[in-house]
Amino acid sequence: MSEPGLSPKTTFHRRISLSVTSNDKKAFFRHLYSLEATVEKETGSGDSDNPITEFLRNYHRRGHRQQTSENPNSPQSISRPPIGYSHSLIGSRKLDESRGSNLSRRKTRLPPSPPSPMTPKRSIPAAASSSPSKAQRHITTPKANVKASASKPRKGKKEPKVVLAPESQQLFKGMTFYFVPNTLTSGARRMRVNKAIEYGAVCSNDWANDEITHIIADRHLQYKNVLNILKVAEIPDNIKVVNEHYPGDCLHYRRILDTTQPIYEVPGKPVSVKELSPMEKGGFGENQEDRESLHSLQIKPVKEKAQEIGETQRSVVSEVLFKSTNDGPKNAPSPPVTATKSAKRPHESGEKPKDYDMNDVLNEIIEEAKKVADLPLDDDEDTLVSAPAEVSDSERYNSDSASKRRKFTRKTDRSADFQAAFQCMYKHDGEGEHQNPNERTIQVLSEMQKYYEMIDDHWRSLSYRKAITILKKQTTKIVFAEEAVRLPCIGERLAQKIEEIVFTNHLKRLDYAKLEPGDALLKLFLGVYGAGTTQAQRWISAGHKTLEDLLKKAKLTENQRIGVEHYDDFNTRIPRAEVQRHGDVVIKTALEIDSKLQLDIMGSFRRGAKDCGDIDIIITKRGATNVELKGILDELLKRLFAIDFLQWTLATSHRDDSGSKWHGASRIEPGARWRRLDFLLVPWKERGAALIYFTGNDIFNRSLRLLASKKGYRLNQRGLYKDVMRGANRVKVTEGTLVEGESEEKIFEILGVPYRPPEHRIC
DNA sequence: TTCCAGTAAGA
DNA sequence: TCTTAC
DNA sequence: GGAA
Ligand SMILES: O=c1ccn([C@H]2C[C@H](O)[C@@H](COP(=O)(O)OP(=O)(O)OP(=O)(O)O)O2)c(=O)[nH]1
Ligand SMILES: [Mg+2]
Repeated sequence: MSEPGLSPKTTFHRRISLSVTSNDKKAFFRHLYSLEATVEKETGSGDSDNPITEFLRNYHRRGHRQQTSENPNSPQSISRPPIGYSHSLIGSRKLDESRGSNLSRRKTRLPPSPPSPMTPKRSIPAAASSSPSKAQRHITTPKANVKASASKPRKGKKEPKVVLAPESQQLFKGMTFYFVPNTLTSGARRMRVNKAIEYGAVCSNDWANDEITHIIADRHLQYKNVLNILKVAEIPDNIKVVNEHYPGDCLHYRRILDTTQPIYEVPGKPVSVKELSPMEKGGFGENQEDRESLHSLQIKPVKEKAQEIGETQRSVVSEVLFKSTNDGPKNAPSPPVTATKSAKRPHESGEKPKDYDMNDVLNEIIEEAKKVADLPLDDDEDTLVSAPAEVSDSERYNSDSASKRRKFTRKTDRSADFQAAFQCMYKHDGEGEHQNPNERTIQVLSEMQKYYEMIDDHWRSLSYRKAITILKKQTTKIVFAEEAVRLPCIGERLAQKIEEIVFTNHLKRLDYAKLEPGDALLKLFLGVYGAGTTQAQRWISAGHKTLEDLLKKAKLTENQRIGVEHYDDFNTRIPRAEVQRHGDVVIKTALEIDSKLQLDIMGSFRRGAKDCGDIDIIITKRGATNVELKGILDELLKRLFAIDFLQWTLATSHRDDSGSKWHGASRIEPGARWRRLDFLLVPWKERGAALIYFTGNDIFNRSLRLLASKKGYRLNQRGLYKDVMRGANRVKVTEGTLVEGESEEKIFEILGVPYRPPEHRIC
């Protein structure tokens, strides 16, 4: 889409870098500091009484003793549920199963029932303006994209080789482009034309064609040039004039962008009253930075505070280690973290990035860090040296202890370097999220990350997310691009952005993105459980503007309907205490069915989060197989629905073989919010791999899986497999043979990753 | 330039 | 198969 | 967007 190398890369930040001395920068930046502030946090919970509560209360009263577990698994410091823990897979103790109580069971029968009143109370952003609607007016018959209007072979929009994109991706359907100049002399233009056609546009060769909706002008053309070429005095209001970047950007972001954004403006365009954009520039795009520099844009030093940004974000990143402090009962694990300051990532361990000479120091630290990463394991080879890796204590992996562990290394330097790049090799405890000197930077980058996720640019989003977790671990403020690039996962471009944020307290890219019409609407629709970017954009295209519209006019899948009706419920994070309560209900009920079951609350809860997006519960039983568990699930669901705890089933496994799971909604008491609840039923043999999977977080899992694959393994929720396939002339067994699935720790060990307790898997 | 985890349910 | 979710 |  975007064409590379359009202009010299003279970005704003560069200019600053070049024109300001470091000292100036520092002074400047210091001044900035004083202007900063803001943070937001929230949380809150409530408790009250209800049948379920009572039910549990009785249960609790019944008393539960603890004792040691026979469980071979990790003895983590996990917060302990208030109720007995005999059934815990991960807890390090268990108690006898005497709790066969059947308490006050609500007779309220309530099978998967219809929804309750919806609670959508969002304000809907103003309708997207301009282009989309306009384009839709011109309902040129699709189908015939290729054979644009008349003749003129020249501008061959009729490329026979253009393969149309799938219907669903026909972004430009209904739009007719007229390129200026209308020739294919430029290879670049030809490509743009083909692309446009591929995505549903009609490219006309005939200026007389009255279906033309957009004029795409070459970047070097002035507005008056366009007029001259077209031989007209002015261009009708219903035809948008944009520069050549427009189509590509639309495709990149898979949305019809606002044509009035300055970056798509053809120079010299008369200012139209209605088109005054609230900003001197707008838009975003792959080449945004490059283009930005073309259009002026003075550097406005600091001043304005962090205004509006605040409100939106939080959620995704709001995982905070459960500090001993507050919190209700006694469930605070008070993880062994505390001492962390020194145990963090290599980079920050040293002194502060005071000045440049620190580069050397940093390098040393980084090198040191890599050494830490070595493992008692040779590269690929299936062999794994079972090194004395009862390394559960993350503390062992600070730079300090590094040298000692060196002895295991065996020509593994290469291996160390290799592994050092994986996030799962480090302790990510979510600490330092408060009071982090890079708070503002993180905040802005988080918005960028969400923004890219929103527009489906997953990889970019992933990169931002990785960079953010790295920043969170820094103890000193990263100010200059030069220091930022030294951090893992932060390259030149992100480094520049970080510097820009520090110096301006803003990121232009983001500001523009927020202006994008439809941006807010897209965000709203994406919040619907069961809807992704594809569906959200369809709704937008269909003209829907509110959640009510969706319910009344749009066609929704069953799940999406629930997603809309419980929009707020599902988008509200759940206080840890409530997660615990949901878990108690499930555990208690399950144990009544079979006292040998083992259940644990997983996901962010196990990682110690103070609030969770949903409730994840793993269910297993010594020696159990899928079939056996499946029957148990059915019974469990039946009972939980009967109690009026479960409210709805969103998805459930039907196949008998592989692990079954259930996704749905639960409610702790009448009138309370519906919460997303997930069950994962795991055969005893797969519990280790399942624990890893369900504990997450997702980034950690991906990192670990990537590492595994690079070592010739395959890791999934069932186990760690070693590929048996072998190129040469042998047929590959693609599958791979199971190496380990029962123990979390063994899997870590085999992969050569120091064991990370759940609280340290917050990548 | 290419890859970026691996799997399952629902429509 | 595509989309969404874990 | 980063890394190999
Ligand atoms: O793309 C994903 C999503 C999730 N998971 C795993 C890790 C995660 O921890 C677990 C549960 O998923 P969930 O979506 O509930 O995430 P979470 O980590 O529990 O966070 P949240 O607080 O949002 O529920 O499933 C993955 O492996 N890949
Ligand atoms: Mg969860």
